Amino acid sequence: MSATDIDEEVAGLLAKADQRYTTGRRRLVKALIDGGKPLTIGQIGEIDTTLPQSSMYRNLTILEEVGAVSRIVTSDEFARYELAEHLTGHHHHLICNSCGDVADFELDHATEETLDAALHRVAEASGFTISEHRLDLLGSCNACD
Amino acid sequence: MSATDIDEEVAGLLAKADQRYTTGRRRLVKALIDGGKPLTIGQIGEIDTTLPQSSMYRNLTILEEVGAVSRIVTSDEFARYELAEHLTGHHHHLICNSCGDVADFELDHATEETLDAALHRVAEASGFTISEHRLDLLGSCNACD
DNA sequence: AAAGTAATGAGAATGATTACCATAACAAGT
DNA sequence: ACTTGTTATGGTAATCATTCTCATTACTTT
Repeated sequence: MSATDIDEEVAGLLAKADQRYTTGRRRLVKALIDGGKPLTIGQIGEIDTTLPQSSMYRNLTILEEVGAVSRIVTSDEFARYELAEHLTGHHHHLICNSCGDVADFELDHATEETLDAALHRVAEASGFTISEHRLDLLGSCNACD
Repeated sequence: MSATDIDEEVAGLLAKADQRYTTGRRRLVKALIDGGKPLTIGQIGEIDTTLPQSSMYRNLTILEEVGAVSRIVTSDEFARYELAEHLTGHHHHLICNSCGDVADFELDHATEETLDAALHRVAEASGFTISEHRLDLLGSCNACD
């Protein structure tokens, strides 16, 4: 999905929730696209230095409520934000235990399906209603080891 | 693994790190065993009302450093603690989006192996060194839907 | 252009977690 | 048992990411 497509998609999501697609929100989305991986508030602030912290927090929350962004918590003290999966495709995360950096990866189709089937069996058996699954790989990234 | 076995195992881990297995730490481990699922500081405090908050935090951190406990962060504002996987066996989490509760589940062997193989391929391809993987199911628990 | 509504941003408030530190418990040697 | 040195405890204060507040600014619509 191109940057323009994403932009339109986000615009639609905001509109549906009676929210404006303001300059600050556009810049936020752009930063997330450019970043290409889940970013902390600090990292977003480095990419776009015009964004005030309080506005970043507020608008990321709104973008999350609207379904355009998802907030991910790893193990360190910072939350990270990335575009929602329906904009970027289903994927998972490589989380580096030493520098905290997070990168995306995808699983091959076959494995993803096997996994999904197994998860549905588990959910069925325990009366749990699945909304999504989350798979992370923890370890040490290229730069760190 | 029985409660006594776990206790001995934890004792060994602490000893190896020149740490004492004090009463407070024993009570903490007991609470985690009794809880049977990842617990927040608040929940541990309810199970064992003699444990002061600051000691819970400090000792859980030590137990984590020693490898007896693992700290898990979901999406809500509270961290949760459970016994490390080598004491309880490899497992995953059902995370309820409405009440925040976390339960354990296991994947069948075959799926787990398929997954593991796929993850190693991914790690190989990206120069990432795996230390572990983490799989969560998000949705709504029995009690909530 | 005016009026009404929503968004902004600087700073204050919140709250889970951590750090401090005086006291208590423990271990080893005498 | 008694010192002495060392580690653990627990109440309280400090930290810091995140959230809230609110006066100002930017839209939108009539």
